[in-house]
Amino acid sequence: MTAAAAKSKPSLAPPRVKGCCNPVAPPLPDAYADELAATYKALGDATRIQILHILATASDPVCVCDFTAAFDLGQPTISHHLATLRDAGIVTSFKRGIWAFYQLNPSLPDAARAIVAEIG
Amino acid sequence: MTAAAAKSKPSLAPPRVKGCCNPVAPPLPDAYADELAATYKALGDATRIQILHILATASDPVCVCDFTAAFDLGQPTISHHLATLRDAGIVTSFKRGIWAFYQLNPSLPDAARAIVAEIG
DNA sequence: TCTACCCATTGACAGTCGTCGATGGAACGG
DNA sequence: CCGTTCCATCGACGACTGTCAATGGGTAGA
Repeated sequence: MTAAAAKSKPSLAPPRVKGCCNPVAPPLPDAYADELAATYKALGDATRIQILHILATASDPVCVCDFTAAFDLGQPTISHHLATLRDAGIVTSFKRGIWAFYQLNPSLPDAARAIVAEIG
Repeated sequence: MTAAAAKSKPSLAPPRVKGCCNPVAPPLPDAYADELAATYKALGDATRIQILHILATASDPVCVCDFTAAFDLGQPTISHHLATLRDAGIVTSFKRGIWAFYQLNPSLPDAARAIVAEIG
């Protein structure tokens, strides 16, 4: 295994004896990168940005009926967007009587909190 | 058309004389919400998060060949992710000889800069 | 109990996204 | 001039996303 070893494709990063490539920073832990990407993906929709804007400027939890009145979208669509934000851990919800209320997650991780603060 | 008018579905937001709904904050300008959502969407992928991590920790522009060596992905896929980040205005690129280099956009808007700073 | 209301869930459909293989253009080295 | 290397683009395919209409489960009031 002399020159042949350099020609085969082991599994990762062959020696790369060229004239350009430099070492790069070690990658972020996969779990952390996935989590960060999931948070950003949940914010990657204009309707959800508007929902967060409403929540960030409200002093109290907001009823779902307020969201359905504020957007030109069907009620199931609003519910879907709210569920997306809740699954991402960005908002929390509770029910009071007939109504469901949403608010920014009070125990948001610092990284996510800084992200959401951009929208207020 | 007295009670019948209240029963038909005009087009938007019927009066809503109920017991819950409150006024909400005026929406963000559509253009701004779209722009913010587009930036977040560009960050909503673990590979692109890793790319930005590399760029944020590098002191010099990074060659594409470094990215293709750092990920278990085909070269067209890496090129596609870099183009996505460039189209979103998050990174810029230039060519030197055979190689193409990418760096964080030095004239990134403040909002986007704060977002990317989360990843460094 | 019956009715009205609010909201979540389901099923369906068009559109977008991430990935790959193949192709093509541009810049060097012999 | 020719072959090699690097990178962007194209075409295709499966997976996911945003939206709606229809349905169903709860809760309050008559």
